Amino acid sequence: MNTPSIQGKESVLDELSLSVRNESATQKICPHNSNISCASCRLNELCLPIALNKTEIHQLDEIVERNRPLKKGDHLYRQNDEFRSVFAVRSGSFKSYVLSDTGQGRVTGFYLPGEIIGMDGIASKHYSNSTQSLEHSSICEIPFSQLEKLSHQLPNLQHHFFAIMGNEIAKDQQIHTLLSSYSAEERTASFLLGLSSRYARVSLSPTRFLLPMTRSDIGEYLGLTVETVSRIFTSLQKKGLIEVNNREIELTDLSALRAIIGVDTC
Amino acid sequence: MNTPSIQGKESVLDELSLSVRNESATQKICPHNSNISCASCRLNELCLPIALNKTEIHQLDEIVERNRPLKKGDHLYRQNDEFRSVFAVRSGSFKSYVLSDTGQGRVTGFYLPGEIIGMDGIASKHYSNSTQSLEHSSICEIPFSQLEKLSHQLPNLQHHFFAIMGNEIAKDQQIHTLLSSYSAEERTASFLLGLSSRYARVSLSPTRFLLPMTRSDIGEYLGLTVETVSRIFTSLQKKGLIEVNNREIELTDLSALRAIIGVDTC
DNA sequence: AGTTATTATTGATCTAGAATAAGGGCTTGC
DNA sequence: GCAAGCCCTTATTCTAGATCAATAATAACT
Repeated sequence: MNTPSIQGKESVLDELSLSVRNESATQKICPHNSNISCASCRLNELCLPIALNKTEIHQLDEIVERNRPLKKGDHLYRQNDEFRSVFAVRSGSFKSYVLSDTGQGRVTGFYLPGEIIGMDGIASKHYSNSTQSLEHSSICEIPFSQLEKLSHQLPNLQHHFFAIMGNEIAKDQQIHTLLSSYSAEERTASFLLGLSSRYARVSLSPTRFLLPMTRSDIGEYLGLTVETVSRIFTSLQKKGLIEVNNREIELTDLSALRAIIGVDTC
Repeated sequence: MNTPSIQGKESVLDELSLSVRNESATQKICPHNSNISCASCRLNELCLPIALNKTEIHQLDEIVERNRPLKKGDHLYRQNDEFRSVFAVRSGSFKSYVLSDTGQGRVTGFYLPGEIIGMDGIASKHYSNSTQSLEHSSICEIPFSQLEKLSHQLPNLQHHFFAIMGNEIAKDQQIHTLLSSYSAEERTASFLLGLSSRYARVSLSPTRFLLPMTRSDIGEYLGLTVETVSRIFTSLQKKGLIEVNNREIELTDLSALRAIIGVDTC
């Protein structure tokens, strides 16, 4: 490896590595520490409390259960578990996946701080996938029946939760298009740009971050094999669009990446 | 063609063709005729009014706009139009699609009677795709701001609309898995079985129906080319699992079709 | 009814990405 | 500190499905 390692568990964080180690960075924004209210959470402008006033946030706060942090690999819930709650990521990251008949999993989504997990279970009352922590993470659990009750009292919350679900639907349909007509390189570029803007949303660098997931996870998510993902990474690096070192990634030419997926770069 | 044509526009419908011509059949269930209330609509047990009592249905009825029927090819809305309403299919069928940069469209969804269209626009306030009628169809338009207001008054309606959106999310994630890991034959089998159960839902034959969409539409939806879809149809027919004549299709061996996608056939 | 445009089928070739194989670097646990 | 697993990369071969091409069948238009 020709750049200094930033993987050391207890390494002292300098300016550079701080901007890269997303887990630590999200800790700053929204600690694993459970003694935090929605009102004081740094994510409250992106998460469920958005558009709520102080009184309303307090009411939401009452129904949120702040569970103890999850270790890497811990499950939030498993496929077919009874649906009880949706979850807001406070720090860390998660992946959802289903097990195919052949035993191997297929990743259906990744979740970063401020994002909502578990809405696939609302209709059938059972989760349709399993969801697992990708690193040391913390979560806010929102019992759905109480969220419904509160939404009924707070039109703002109802409106916003409709919007969150609508957003999930729009996002899923974009992925549908991605998978049904884009090449491996286009899918990968789109994936990286998607992560970029999601990190930007939580005030992290949009051009330098650590991938919380394996190449295999990315492949399963994008309908590609590990080998192809690895090859595309190498090839994008050779073209000078990205810089990769294991999980560390830098997007060195955003507009060229956008050009790959056919977005006008103005 | 070696089976009697059932495509004749004004042909007198006999027992057989009645069960096959879905457009006409759905007319019986829920006519193009606009003078019908939710209370009397044959779809009210599957559509928005589900779980509402008589008074509540009447309230919903007040906000529903029953537009004049759409001809084949008519647009319900276009990509980037301002989001104002969601729509319930009363009869006929629709497809949603986005135009890729290369000009060719990619189909993101098909909608049959009793299904809800347009939820992708809720978050961004603009429709993220265009939606077009595939045949002579009729629609109920539900202005979203009024639906929100009414949902606030009727907990049942709020609950049910959360469920409808949750169902859309779960369905989209299933398609994600389908596209990222299934073969052309598996995708096609899954698509046919999906249509089958959706027709069954509106009391039409689950084994004999007319495809409202072209092979090309199916291909765009499943991430395949027209040629591949056509070849898979031919091959499934040779294996005796289906019987195809142009748009007319019969699923002659449901359990074998299920076996293709790895579902235990009990 | 006859013409044109769209839709569907079938065959022949080509290619993007899968599968297979194999080695090396990290991480984890004893 | 060493061993056992992962995880990632790279090279080689192979194949499912795309692309190209041509024709036939249907539907739509005048």
